[in-house]
Amino acid sequence: MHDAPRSNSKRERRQENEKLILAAAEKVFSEAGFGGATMQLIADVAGLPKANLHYYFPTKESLYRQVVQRIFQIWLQAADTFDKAEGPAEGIGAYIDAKMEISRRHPAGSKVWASEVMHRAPVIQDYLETTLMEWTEGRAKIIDRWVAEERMDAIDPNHLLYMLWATTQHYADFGHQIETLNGGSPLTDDQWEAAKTSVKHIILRGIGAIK
Amino acid sequence: MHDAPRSNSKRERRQENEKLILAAAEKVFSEAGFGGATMQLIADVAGLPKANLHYYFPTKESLYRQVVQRIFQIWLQAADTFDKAEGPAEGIGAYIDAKMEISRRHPAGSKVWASEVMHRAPVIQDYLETTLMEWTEGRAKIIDRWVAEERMDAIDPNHLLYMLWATTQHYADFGHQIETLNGGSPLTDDQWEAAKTSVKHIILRGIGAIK
DNA sequence: GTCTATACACTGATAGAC
DNA sequence: GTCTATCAGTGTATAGAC
Repeated sequence: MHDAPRSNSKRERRQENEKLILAAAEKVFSEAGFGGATMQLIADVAGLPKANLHYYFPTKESLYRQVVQRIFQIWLQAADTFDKAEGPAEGIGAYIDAKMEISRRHPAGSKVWASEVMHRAPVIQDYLETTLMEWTEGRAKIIDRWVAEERMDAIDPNHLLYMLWATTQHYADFGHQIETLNGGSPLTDDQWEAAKTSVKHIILRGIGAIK
Repeated sequence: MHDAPRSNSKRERRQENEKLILAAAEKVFSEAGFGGATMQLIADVAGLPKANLHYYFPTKESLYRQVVQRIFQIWLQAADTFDKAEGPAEGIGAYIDAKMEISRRHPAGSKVWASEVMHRAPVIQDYLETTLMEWTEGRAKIIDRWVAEERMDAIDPNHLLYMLWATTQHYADFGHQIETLNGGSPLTDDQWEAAKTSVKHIILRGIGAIK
């Protein structure tokens, strides 16, 4: 499996192993939950002895915390589309596209985040109260401005944001249910496009950003 | 705590205890996940010795399975509004109201379901493939008929249903995040009404069911 | 830095007195 | 039916050889 030629530099070796462990951990945490995941299984998936995990990450929780942080960063980057946009149709449309693409490419990360929040965010509550709170308030102001400029209906910004998060992340978090209802097959490229189109149509039309 | 006068009948006693255990289990499973939940903690919450749980429910998994089934039944009942409705605005509007109310009253149940599906439904996959599949196909036909009758836009029924589930259940599954962004307080009655209004406005207008 | 062996705590489940 | 005591198995984490 992992017999590609490895770098000799200690620093690079460390980075490689950490990346390997984080990828394995994201997968295992997403499939089994924090409590159900075991360091042994993560080690097996990463192709390393269990003790090495404790060398790179002192505890199970510290490893978990880094996994959650990574996803949060990815989502924050998708927010750029929001700020640069000239109006709601463009900005929110691009945000939906970006979040849907993340659901498709990083479903495991999305699940880990969902699980963490569902369990009352025991590990990343500080992020919710600081970074996420500030981000949300900033985006709410933009939406309020669009409303004031009569470029969309008078919608409560927070409930609109919740709907955007809920709808896009549903395709990752409940991907297994969607796959089952799709006859047991993952969504094809065309079906993903149809999903994006449906979501954008309903929401952009629903807030009065397009006709 | 649980010192209310107990019925003497064995059958009633059994029902009482099972109900007590199921309520405690729903709470603990929702807060800790299947792997993180312990029979000891469920017993403590229920106010019973741990061994009694194994008397009523032979294994941890059998107890968990019953918890998941209960939530599923509650959701199925909310579907009645869909069938009896005369058109999309009425039917889908009532469905949103019903699902939002369930999110408010049974957040723990919703979380247990979400967690189960996120982990690829190891315990209730059969339900997804039979009951849920049939339910979805039936509702999709109703939506297709409404589209054919030009009472709403030509929306893909499945993606519309996913959006309905995602949006309404988000208020239960991500309730902690919403509470945090609400300044640490649970949504008030008025805020719940505002949530319902926003969701109905966006979706009903988004699918062209109202002006 | 890596890995084997192991310490120590805890979990699900059960036996058996009441 | 109820509950105490306990077992066998597994989990996280670490000590120490290499």
